[in-house]
Amino acid sequence: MGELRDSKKRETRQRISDVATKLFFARGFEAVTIEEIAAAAKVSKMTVFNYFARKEELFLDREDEVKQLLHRALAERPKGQDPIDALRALVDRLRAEKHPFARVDDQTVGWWRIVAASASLKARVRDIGDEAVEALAVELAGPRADGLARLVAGMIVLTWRTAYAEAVRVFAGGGSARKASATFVELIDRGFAAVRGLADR
Amino acid sequence: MGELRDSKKRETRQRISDVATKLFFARGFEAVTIEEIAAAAKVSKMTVFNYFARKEELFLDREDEVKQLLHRALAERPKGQDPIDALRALVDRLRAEKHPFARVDDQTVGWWRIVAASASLKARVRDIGDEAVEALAVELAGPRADGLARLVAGMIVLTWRTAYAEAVRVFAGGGSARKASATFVELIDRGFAAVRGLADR
DNA sequence: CGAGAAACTTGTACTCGGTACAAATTTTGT
DNA sequence: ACAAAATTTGTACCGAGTACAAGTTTCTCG
Repeated sequence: MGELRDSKKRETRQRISDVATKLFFARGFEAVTIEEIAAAAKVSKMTVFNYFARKEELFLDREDEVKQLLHRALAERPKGQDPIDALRALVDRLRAEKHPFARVDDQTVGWWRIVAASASLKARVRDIGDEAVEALAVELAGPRADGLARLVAGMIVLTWRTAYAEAVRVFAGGGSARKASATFVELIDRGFAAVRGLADR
Repeated sequence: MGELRDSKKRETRQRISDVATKLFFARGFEAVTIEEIAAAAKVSKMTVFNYFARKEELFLDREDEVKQLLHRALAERPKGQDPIDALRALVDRLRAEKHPFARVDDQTVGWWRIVAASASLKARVRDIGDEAVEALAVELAGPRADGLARLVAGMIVLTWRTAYAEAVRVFAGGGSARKASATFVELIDRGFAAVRGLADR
């Protein structure tokens, strides 16, 4: 029932992605062309576009994971738990698991440096954030989410993004991983506290 | 001293901008090419790029105004006034002046519809917002702005953006201008209240 | 197994935003 | 009126992304 075909596709997709990642790390995002990636992956340019609709997806392939994590943290939270507490717990869980969304080390900073150097990657990251906001608003308030729900969702994502960016800044500026981590947690707590005040009433 | 040259330049720039705006309103942003704009303005494609570095600038030419307004509101505020109070006062001032950044009517909604229909325009709007956040953080905390300052600045801009977007949504969904305006103000007040809680301590 | 259908890949040719650069034109100061 | 400076233009180019038809591989089913 399409075993071989499927495995070949997965393999091809993975090969393209790997090759692209390696090239991007070596020379930056803008400096690598799709044609180069195609050649290095022994595939045609068209095939690259078959698997990845835009160039940015070759570097940002964890798009859905963001929404998944937020969704599951809320859906599977203990009965009666405040949504913001559930997200705060998610932060701790991801830190414990050394998940890249809640951790700053040489690898993630290297990754982030490449994003920061490319306008189109930065734009795409913001885009993913906006999608997460919308999804989160729906998660929090149902399909008829209102402005307040969107503001709450926006602040949660903003807090996460800002805390992460600040941790990267600290780490890249020579701070220890411990210090970067402390910065991350402190900003998360501050931001989430503000959101709690907003959601009440 | 270059009178004629300067006035010609201003005239040309204005003509290109006007022609582009008209075309964008008629057919949307993506559907209009730079070459068309150049032809309609009786100028070469290269000249268009001489005046506007990217296509998006042809539609979003109030970039600096955002930063200007924020800067002046803070710089010229009464001595001892809280920065957030100063920005809250700016909102009222802009509303009184019917400034498009704080007002929703047929014209501004038409303008937003075009932005919303174009991925690259939306990206550019977010970009401008991010620049405003950075500028605001510096404004609030000086050139050595820290994570908290950036979080505060981010929340202020997010609140404004969300309140505006929500007002547009209400208005475009058939709500009266009065109702849209009330939505705008309510979200601004909620968001700013949360920011006040964040900034203290 | 073999043949035709379905799925995937490829080449080609194209559009559009944007850049490089040198030639042509216009404006300016003298 | 003339040379220098600033502006505009044409031409040629690059890279992302699309359209489409033709080629190749894999699957399905008799």
